[in-house]
Amino acid sequence: MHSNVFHFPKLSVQCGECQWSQSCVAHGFAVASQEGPGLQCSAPLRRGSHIFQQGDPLDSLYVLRSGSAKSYFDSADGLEQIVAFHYPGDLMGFDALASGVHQSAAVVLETAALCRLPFSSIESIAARTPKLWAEVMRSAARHMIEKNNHALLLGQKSAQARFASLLIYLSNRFGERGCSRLEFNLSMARQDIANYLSLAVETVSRLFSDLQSQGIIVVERRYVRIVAMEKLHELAGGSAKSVARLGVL
Amino acid sequence: MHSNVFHFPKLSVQCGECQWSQSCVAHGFAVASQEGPGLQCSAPLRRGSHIFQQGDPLDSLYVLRSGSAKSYFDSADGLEQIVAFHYPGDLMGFDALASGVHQSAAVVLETAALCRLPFSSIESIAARTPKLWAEVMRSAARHMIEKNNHALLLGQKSAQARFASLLIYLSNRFGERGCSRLEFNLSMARQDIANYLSLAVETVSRLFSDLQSQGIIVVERRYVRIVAMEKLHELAGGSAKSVARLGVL
DNA sequence: CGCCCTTTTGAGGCATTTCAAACATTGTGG
DNA sequence: CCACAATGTTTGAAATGCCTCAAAAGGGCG
Repeated sequence: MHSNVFHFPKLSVQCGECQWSQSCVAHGFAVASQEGPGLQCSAPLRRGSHIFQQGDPLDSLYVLRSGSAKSYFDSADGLEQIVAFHYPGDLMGFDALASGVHQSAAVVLETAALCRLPFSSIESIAARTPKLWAEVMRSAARHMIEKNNHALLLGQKSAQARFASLLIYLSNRFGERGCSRLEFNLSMARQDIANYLSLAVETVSRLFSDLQSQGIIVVERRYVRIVAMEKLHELAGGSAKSVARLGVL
Repeated sequence: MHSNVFHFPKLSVQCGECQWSQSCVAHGFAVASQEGPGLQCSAPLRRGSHIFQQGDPLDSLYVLRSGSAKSYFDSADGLEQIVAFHYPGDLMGFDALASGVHQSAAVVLETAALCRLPFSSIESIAARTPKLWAEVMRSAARHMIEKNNHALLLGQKSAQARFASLLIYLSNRFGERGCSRLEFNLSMARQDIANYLSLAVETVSRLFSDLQSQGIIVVERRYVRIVAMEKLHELAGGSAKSVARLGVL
């Protein structure tokens, strides 16, 4: 059926031919490391495979080449929070740079191919290629902005607004990658959506039904078609509480 | 009265003599830039002063030398979210590296001195001092981990657990800096705590009262003494909902 | 001293969770 | 290839934690 996966690059593609090479950290790495035209890709990983686990020593950073993934972490209290969804071109594992140990885990959602960037190589290569560092930093900064938005979403938006925000976010991410902004397959289960948005699964399920009955989306299992993007943007702005005011101090 | 501020370094101190120099990004910068023994400090900024505003072009990164600050951002929808509190040694403004424009604002909470790191200098200096980049990256990675924890706190914890978590967090930050972990002055107003934890101000006020009546803390305006740190840790683990379970896929 | 902003306390309301149960889908072993 | 188990999804009804509204008390600052 309608699948965004088909638009993603073939797994065997070489780094130089990869459609993301302009903005891809891995491409910068491949060029700088003089590994020739391409960077070794791992064998495709299936749904459920861990790319790295929380607590693993930092060995490599990874760039997602195809498929999708999620990052999550467990708190000392036994709580679990999905902190990001990943699509091709995304750098994963950056937070391990703080201590040399991964502080979150990454799991494949849809069969994924990865570019592996051995950290030791990155460090030495970066010594002579500051531009590579700059790319890594930009990627980190983008993630930081996304996390800020996530915090605002969790803290200030209603369930409906959170849900609409996620759909818009996914729509944009697919759009950036040359897929349709208006119809796509969700990469993740309802449970993952619920956890990411910090809602009960039942609430997520109800939201799918509600927006469909309002004629804003059409949904069939993981397939989603956005019928009224404008309405979606309206909903995404809705706050749970009265707009949080905050003096300058 | 009891004030953590008194323990912080004098404003006129030179970078080489600064007590944070071991772990300070600014110190690495000062050494690498061969500016001699010290790095220019801005004049102290008073409560309410903006260090940078959201939307400002990226000119410099800043390291807080003394005092305290908060970072917040406004969404397109008019919502506002505090995303971090800052203490001496913290690097601020990193998220601007994504686009060259600050995506959050930083405001002084308690009279603050800053080390200014002109971005253009950082870039050129980093070309010959990869170690400086590494320090900036580590700082960024630490912030990322904090943001993950913040998301978990907002998404999964009860009001009481959020509040206890913040007290523990502040306690640790003061402790790291040689101040008491058990008694300190809050840097921020109730309003700021409420926004950071995404609670109503009234709820925060009630939590102060509740924990005090339970004998876990003593509070008088911004002064806080932690009487039963163990109890605080117990409370901090409490989730709002049943513990979020999440399959491996 | 008096105005204003912050903080505190009380009572009621509502959005979302929780509990419960049926249904659909996926995967698996016979 | 089918049956069955496990998992994921949907829907309904009741419970609750936190917010909203309201009002008073407590400092800070001109």
